[in-house]
Amino acid sequence: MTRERHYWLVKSEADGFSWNDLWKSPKRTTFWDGVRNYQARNMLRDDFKKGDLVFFYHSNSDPNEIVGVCEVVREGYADHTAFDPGEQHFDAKSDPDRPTWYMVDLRAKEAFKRPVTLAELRKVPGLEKMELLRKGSRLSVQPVSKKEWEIVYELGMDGERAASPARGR
DNA sequence: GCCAACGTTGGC
DNA sequence: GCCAACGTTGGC
Repeated sequence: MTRERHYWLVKSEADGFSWNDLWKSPKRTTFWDGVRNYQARNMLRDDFKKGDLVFFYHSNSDPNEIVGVCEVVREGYADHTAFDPGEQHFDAKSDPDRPTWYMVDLRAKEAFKRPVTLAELRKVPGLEKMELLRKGSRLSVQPVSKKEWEIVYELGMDGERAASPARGR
């Protein structure tokens, strides 16, 4: 059974685990641990499939922006950090035999030529329904429609259309 | 730092 | 089952 590729977005704080941290990881790959929200858990456990593509978004950052594209390289499995009392996201209620929390493995695929900020996304026609832009949206794992994906990807990969002056560094 | 929106917990 | 209190997320 083949399935069309699905598209997603995950949030991370730039001064927590940034795109750059992922890029420097072995094989540019990490396990996406620490998700402790049931809606997000369900997507990681049931809906993330190998080959799906994922926007990497910096939240609580300055500026907030989408910075690159990852690929799902391993599908949902138990988030072992929930079992370890030393871990920040330890959860005594998660039983290794019947895990409450799940994670996937993500590999950085492609850095955007230029990050696309939240402020810019809000102005782009066609993204009105994007989950990221919904008022009060807090989901750290969320679906992105194919149309939304194409619009945002285009912006990130089209240096010419930079809405703001070239950024330093 | 502020605060709105949201999810979870627990008393009833 | 309802809902107030609380903790967290995350934009500004």
